[in-house]
Amino acid sequence: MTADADDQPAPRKKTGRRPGSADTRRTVLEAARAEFAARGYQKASMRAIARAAGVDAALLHHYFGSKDRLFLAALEFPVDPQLVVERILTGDPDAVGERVAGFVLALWEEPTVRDRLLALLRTAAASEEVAALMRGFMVTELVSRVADGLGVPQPELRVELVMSQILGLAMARYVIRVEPLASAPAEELLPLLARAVQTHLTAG
Amino acid sequence: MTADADDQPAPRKKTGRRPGSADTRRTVLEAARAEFAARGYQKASMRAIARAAGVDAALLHHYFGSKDRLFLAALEFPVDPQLVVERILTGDPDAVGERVAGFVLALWEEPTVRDRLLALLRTAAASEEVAALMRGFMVTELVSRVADGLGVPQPELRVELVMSQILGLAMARYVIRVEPLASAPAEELLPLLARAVQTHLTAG
DNA sequence: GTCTATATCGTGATAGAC
DNA sequence: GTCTATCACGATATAGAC
Repeated sequence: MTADADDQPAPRKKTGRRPGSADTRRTVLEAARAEFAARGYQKASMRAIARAAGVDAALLHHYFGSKDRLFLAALEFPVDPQLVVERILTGDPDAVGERVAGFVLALWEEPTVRDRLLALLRTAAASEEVAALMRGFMVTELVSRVADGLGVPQPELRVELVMSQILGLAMARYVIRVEPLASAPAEELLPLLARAVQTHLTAG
Repeated sequence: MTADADDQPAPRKKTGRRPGSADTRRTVLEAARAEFAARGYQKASMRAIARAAGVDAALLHHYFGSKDRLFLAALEFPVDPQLVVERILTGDPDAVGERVAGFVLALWEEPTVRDRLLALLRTAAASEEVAALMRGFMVTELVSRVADGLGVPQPELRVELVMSQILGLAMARYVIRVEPLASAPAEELLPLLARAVQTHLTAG
């Protein structure tokens, strides 16, 4: 769920003409991420992804076999949740909300990560299978680990309320795009999100 | 956006055999709500709705003309937002979070309302048009009205953070269905949601 | 490797018989 | 009013030429 299985280790030019040669795979994956992020799994068509990548639609099947497999390949999670959880739990307990908010907001500022998360979010809303994937990831990778490190009652419920706040922020800011929230800089949101997270996790 | 345009005022039997006679319209709308709620606009098919309602697919077009119009008919918002906002803003300012949480949780407990909101949420995640509808509704019906009644700095941002918490709670509880949040009774969530809302709206 | 052409399917919508 | 039959379209996926 973490490693990237790319072929060419050397980072070659990523934009420009595509002279029938190599590293189209990376280009296809980027185009796929953008399409899946913008439209969700179902509305994103293989043809449109191929068009955006500047290649033929049949190539996508040649590389990835099916639309499902391309979706999974485009979504490889770019961070190790275990490390993140450890880094968030160590330090002043009164600043855990700030660490969570800082990490989350920084994550969503990264364009390619944002695309992956948006694709996941949009698709989970419409697909029971992807929703189940997300549910499993949340509970085994996040909830159980964070809940163990908190010394409060009902830790699972608290962690899930934090996740719900984060999910909803993503929905309102990046999917619904309601103003002024959508255009507010991350630094302005950080203390507000941090306070909400801290309240959920450690308040009375 | 509020009134219901049903024909037969007499509430006849709503389940049972369908002997080719009347009030199929209501049955179709209920089936449509369930399908749109479960799958979102795009994945819900007219044929599946017709099958669930026990009628022919052509009848749906005969009644509603198009899938869009059926979707809109199935979504008629069941409450008057202006009244809700007024009721929430009157009273002890320190209990506004509790009033918001109580109203929201009660709303989602109502099965037919839940279906409408789920259909809206699922579809907004995948459709830019529906997302724009939701954005417009939020800002003109909710944000502007509530923000005027608060005596705090950055009232719009605060209200939108509250909406994001509510959106995310719906996502986590009803779409992702992560436990224990999904099965927690509303009474257990009420104080937790109320505290978060209150913090967003009135904290330092 | 890359493309053209096509098979197969499910969709929304319509026409028209009864 | 309700059904059968069908149209037009766009999708994924595949076969096969170059």
